[in-house]
Amino acid sequence: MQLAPAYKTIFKKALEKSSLKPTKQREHIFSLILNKKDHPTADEIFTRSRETMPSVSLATVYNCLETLVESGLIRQVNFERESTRYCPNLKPHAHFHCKETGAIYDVDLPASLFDSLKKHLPKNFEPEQIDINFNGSTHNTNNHF
Amino acid sequence: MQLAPAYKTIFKKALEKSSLKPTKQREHIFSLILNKKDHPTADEIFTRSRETMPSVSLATVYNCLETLVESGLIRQVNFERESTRYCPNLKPHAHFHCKETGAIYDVDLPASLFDSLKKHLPKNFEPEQIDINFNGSTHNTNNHF
DNA sequence: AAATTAATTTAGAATGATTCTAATTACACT
DNA sequence: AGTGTAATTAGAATCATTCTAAATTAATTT
Repeated sequence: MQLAPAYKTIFKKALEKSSLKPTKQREHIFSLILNKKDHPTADEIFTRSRETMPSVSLATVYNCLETLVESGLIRQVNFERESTRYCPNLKPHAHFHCKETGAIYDVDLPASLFDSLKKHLPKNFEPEQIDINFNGSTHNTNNHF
Repeated sequence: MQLAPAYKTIFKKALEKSSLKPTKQREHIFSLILNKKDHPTADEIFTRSRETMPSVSLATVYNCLETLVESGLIRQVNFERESTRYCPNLKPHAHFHCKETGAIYDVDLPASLFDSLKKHLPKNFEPEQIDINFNGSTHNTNNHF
């Protein structure tokens, strides 16, 4: 699990901006999330981490994920009260959660849509983050549900 | 805590439709949520319940809330992994969560906005529910932050 | 380079919301 | 009244996450 050079700079810059150190563990966990673009839970990341960095602890995984979110490198995704999932896609997008398979899909959305959403807020309401989550079935005609 | 007659019929119909019984506890908990239009957690509802129905248990509160959601009388609202909150507003709307006060506000949205959101889904994706959550500050100029 | 300091990692305990279990109670129907 | 099914109850169990305190690492100063 290596971080591509381009991402390595982004990674360092983002952490230093929040005065956090670009440690081995943080880089490793970031690379795991980047290289497999599903939406893993902390526990899944923990399991994957140990394959290549067996010394890592679950507490560290949680700590690292927190710092990565803080520095804007990844996003948290929550469905109901399921385990928090992590997402490296920083473009404006929504998430679709298939209740049959449990899979989570990114749904790209134009920035204009987020803008028109904001227009419906009372003035003085200043959103920092907008989460849009679809829940339903993907009803995939290839599979036989 | 009494349910207005109009709601009583809605309540009974909705439960019977899902072949569930309109019990005292279910009605009581429904009325608590309807009469105070904040967004209480299960535990808050538990505390309020005991004031007027001291025999009710926390497990029952959870059970009742589940059946009320199931029968479409109330909605669940989740922010991050905080306790689930419950909302009697069934109109299409979003939620705004103020990170300073913790308050949750309903934000009414035109149905057309939900429609244009749906247009960005791949075909075969059939959403049952769309959750839109704003996170930010209300920056209320009356209070002195 | 050794010593000092601050930040990070670690293992395991603690927390807290929710769910589960098994026993009791309440109803609907014979 | 007696049987069967659903709902309620108290308390135990679960599970994701956070906390704590000790050990490690890295950066900085002497």
